[in-house]
Amino acid sequence: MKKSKADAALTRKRILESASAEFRRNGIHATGMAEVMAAAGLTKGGFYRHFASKDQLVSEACAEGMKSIVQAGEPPVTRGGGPQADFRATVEDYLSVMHRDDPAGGCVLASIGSELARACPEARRVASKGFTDLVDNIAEQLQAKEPEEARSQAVFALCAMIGAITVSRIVDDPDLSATILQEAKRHLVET
Amino acid sequence: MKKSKADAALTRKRILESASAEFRRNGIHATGMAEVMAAAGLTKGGFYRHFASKDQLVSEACAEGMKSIVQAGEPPVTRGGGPQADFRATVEDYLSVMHRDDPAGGCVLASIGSELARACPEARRVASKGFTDLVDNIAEQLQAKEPEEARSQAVFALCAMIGAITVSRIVDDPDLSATILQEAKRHLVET
DNA sequence: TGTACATCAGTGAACGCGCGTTCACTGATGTAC
DNA sequence: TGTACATCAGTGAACGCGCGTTCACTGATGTAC
Repeated sequence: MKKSKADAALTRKRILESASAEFRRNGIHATGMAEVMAAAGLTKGGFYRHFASKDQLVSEACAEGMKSIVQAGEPPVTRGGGPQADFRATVEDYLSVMHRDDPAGGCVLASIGSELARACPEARRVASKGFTDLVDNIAEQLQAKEPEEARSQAVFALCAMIGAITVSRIVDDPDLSATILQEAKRHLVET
Repeated sequence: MKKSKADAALTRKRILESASAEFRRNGIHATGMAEVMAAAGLTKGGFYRHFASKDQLVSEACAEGMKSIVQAGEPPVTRGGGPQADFRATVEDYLSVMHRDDPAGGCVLASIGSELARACPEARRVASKGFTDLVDNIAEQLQAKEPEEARSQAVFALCAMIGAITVSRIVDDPDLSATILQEAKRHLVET
């Protein structure tokens, strides 16, 4: 049953991607190892050939999840229209109904935020790194301002977006949920 | 061992308060019934004389937790200085280091936000009600503006505060955590 | 290049444990007469 | 007001279940000669 090194590396990546999606979809505590492994097309026994513990998986899956959304907002991916238009696009993507309705593919800080605050030190380290990376991306889109002001505004904008998506997912009134996203967009792009 | 009706009502209240604090401290999934009952000074067997299920406890504990912070911000409690000073005080209280470091006594939407998004319908209903109640409180403090504008600004301010506290608890760099709270305060009271 | 053997990715059963929930039991409370 | 009995809050043991983790085993891969 042994696979080649290349195959094993692919398997590890597959587990990581499944874990990243499942944690974001159902939460960290509510997601079991068996569930993650099944989502990767494997049985649970094989997990410990690739990771030392669930905590390690959480940390790496969190890093994986952050990486994908950080990369999506990096300079090479900017659209025409200059930084300011990029900022507007970032806000509109983040606060879109699509993002709200796809936690499994969205921002880790919004989908498992309150669980991350109690996660193992390594997961918190990774999440902090992800947060500052995102802030850097956004600050670059606000480069019209003084660098320091751009960064402080980016910190605020990202926190506000994380809060808005989180609340828009809690609320059970669809109209209120949509309003929350709309208001957050309006306040952030008018700033 | 039977207690009087008055005693039983007090016990029920005690369970609710313990649950509300424990859920906010450790998260919903990570908190067991035995833990809640022990925190209330009881053994777990007696739980089902007061509640039908953990889900019901979550919903009622959530309502209990929201009630206390909604009441803390209601008009009778306003300080001198008029609405605008009240808004500033609300923001400074919510974004205080004290609130950040006391999830068990703080806002439910921040401490278990991402878990609430996946909670049972009744808990989400209760959380939604809590959110709109808080928005109403804040909007009243912004009454200088048009009512509609006050409300929309209150929605945004509350989301931003929830996001800021959540992130300030995730981040493992104390300086960054403090900066997040400071920046959020600055942006919200300057608006 | 061909053969013999060590490696190790993945399987599936099993581990102890704590979960949410149920239940027989207790004894003080509240009620009926 | 006093007595007999039903109620039911709280206990502590037990339920089945799924958790994270371990382990003996398998067989294809990679290595040594």
